[in-house]
Amino acid sequence: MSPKTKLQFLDFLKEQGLKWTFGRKEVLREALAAEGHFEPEELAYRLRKRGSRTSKATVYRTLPLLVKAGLIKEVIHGERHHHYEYIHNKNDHDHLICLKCGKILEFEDDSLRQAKEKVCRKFDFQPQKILVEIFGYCRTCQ
Amino acid sequence: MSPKTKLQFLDFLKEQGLKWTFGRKEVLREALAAEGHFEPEELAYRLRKRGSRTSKATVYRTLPLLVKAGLIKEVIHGERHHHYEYIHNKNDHDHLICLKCGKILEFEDDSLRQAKEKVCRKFDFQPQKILVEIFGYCRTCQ
DNA sequence: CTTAATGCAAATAATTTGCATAGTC
DNA sequence: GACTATGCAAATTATTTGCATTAAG
Repeated sequence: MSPKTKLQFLDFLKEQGLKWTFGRKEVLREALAAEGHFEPEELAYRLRKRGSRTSKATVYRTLPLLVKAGLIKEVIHGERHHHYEYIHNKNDHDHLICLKCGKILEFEDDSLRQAKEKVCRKFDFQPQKILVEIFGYCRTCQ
Repeated sequence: MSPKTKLQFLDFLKEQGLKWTFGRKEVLREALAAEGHFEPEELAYRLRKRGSRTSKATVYRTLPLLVKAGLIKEVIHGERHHHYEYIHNKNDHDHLICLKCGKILEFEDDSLRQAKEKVCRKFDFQPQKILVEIFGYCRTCQ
């Protein structure tokens, strides 16, 4: 993992009076290793498979810390389990989710970004997390 | 409930070869009676309290039918339980959700609507459900 | 009458928690 | 050493399902 990312987490932990432990290191590494989205169960499974002693409970306890630290974020709501993804330095993006093939297409769009901002200004709302998810059929599945 | 709404459900049931039963009638009525959002548990509780023999299982089995029939829709994703709301003839709207006081503000915004359409056109995506939910702090809670 | 719907309780799925023990600061 | 984090298994929460019974077409 990039040293910058690790430092960001270390800073966060120190700031919160939390400890830099083996389990947290493992979860962080695995979360960053996942290209794109991942789910807690899946991450725990990968750890177990690699022989790590880090437990599912630790995974579930650590992921919210990574969210608070600003390293990952929750995405693809509306399903029964959580999805997360690493926050690259990539710009803010949203998701097109195909209901048939399950493919998830990330996209960026400026007019959408502007519209979000405009809405928040209009209602004097201080956004913390803005969720735009479009479920439907992709080009090939229509 | 408005006769039009009921007819819409009757038509849907006939079309699918499903039956117009007591339980379904009860769930439909209660779903429409709810002003704004409601949750399955809450709806089941209200039925039970009113002395209805309609069970929680029936509630959980009926709500997806109402969704398919186009009478209600899922909203406020990203929590552990489902939220639904009746689809008024109201225009398409989205939600601002305050993380402090929990208040949910419905809003409509044209530039947002246009941006959604534009994105779908741009990626040749046929939308089925578009989710825009803004979590943050409302004017009074900031 | 035939088949689908219901109630109930048991099963699942995902996540959370209590507690004794091990690991950090 | 003091206090936090972890693993494990049990508890919780929301939802789903199997099955015998009841009700709709």
